[in-house]
Formats: sequence, structure tokens, C-alpha cells
Amino acid sequence: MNNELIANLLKCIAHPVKLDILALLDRESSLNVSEIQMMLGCDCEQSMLSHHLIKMKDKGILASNKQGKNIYYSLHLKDIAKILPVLKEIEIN
Amino acid sequence: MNNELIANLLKCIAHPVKLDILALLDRESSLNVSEIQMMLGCDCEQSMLSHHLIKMKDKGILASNKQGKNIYYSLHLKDIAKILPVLKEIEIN
DNA sequence: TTGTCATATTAATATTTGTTCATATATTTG
DNA sequence: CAAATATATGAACAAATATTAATATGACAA
Repeated sequence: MNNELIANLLKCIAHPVKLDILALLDRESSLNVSEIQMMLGCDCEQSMLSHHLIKMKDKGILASNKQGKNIYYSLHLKDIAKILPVLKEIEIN
Repeated sequence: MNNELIANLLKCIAHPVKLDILALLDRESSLNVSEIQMMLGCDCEQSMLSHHLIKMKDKGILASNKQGKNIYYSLHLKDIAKILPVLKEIEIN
């Protein structure tokens, strides 16, 4: 992947809630929107959450699959999750 | 590092030229602004480049050191470079 | 001491992004 | 069918960011 694409990806995920969502979906493999909202501790409004999810889906980071009333999201670009632990471990002085 | 800080870092580097600069400084350890500009293939204006460098310095990603007319920049938050190869290797379908 | 080079600073502006709110759609249930 | 549930959509606006251009600063050389 070239820097242009990488920059786009990073721009898309550079948001605390989005990072939370990625970490969740890296563990849980598939969750519907309400489940995600619960697990985020309700600190994210329904509409806001939907916007986040759709933006990440548009970039190919997430995938979604409808089941009845619910829409299940999952991590599609799995490799992106690899950077999360690396970032977590960074220490600042 | 928490998601708030990570998001800030990612936002700061989520730009093709900034990613180039990081890759350069990961290899070369220390370069002055003109050297960086040359190595970027002159596709970045002086003022723009200066803005990029200063922003990354403000976030603690880069460090600078003045030597005569020149200012040498180096990678201060070295760990951030660890994500670059991981990102490069990501493939999109 | 003037000029030139390397870099920073500032201001102006265009563009993008984040957020909220109100409303829409689709599915299920009674 | 009407109501309830789950989620998406779109508009509006503030705030953040990117970009450019013009000018400033500081170091060195002639």
C-alpha cells in the first residue's frame, strides 16, 4: 500500500471512538450496532456511531451484514488491527 | 498510550508527505530541511515542509537541533516508525 | 554591512471533519 | 395495519486542518 492510501486509512481511524471500535471488532469478530454501543459504555450517540461505522465501511476497513433488524459489523481489513498493540505500547516522555 | 493520544498521533501523521518524512528519518537518523526537501523529490514547498516538520515536532514525534544555518530534524518518538512497515504490507482487495 | 541562504512565522482562505438533530427506512411484533 | 425497534440518512454548522503566499529571522560570507 502506498503512502496516499495509508494516509487515508490513518485519517479514517484517527479518532478515539473509532479506535475503540476497531479493538472491539478485533476481539469479537462480529457485533451489531447496539452491542457495540453497549460495549463502548454508551459514550457514543446512535447517530454518531452509525456515521463512524459507515465511514469505516466505505474505506473497506469494516464489513457489514444484515440479519433481521440488526446489522452486524466485522473487521474486514484485518491487518489494520496489527498496528493497535504497537501503538498502545508507545511511551511518551 | 490511550486512544485519545493515539488518535492525536495518527491524525498528525496521516498525510502522505509526513509519512514520507517519517520513513526518511527512520533510515537517516538526522537530516536538515533542505536535505529532506531534496529527498522528497521537491514535491513539497519550503513553507509547507516547514509546517509539517513543526507540527510533528510539537507532538513530540520529531526533534530538532540547530547547527549554523541549518536545522536538523530527527525521529524522537522512534516507536512510531514501527507501524510503517506493517502498514506498507497491507493489501486491499 | 550588505547580501544571500536556510528556515520559521503569520495571515488569509479553502477544504475537510466532527457533531448534533431531525427524519427516514426496514424489520418485527401485536 | 399500527407501534416499536434498529439503524441509516441528510442537513446544518462549528471547528479543525491544509495550503499558499508574503514576510521575517538568524547565520554566514563577501
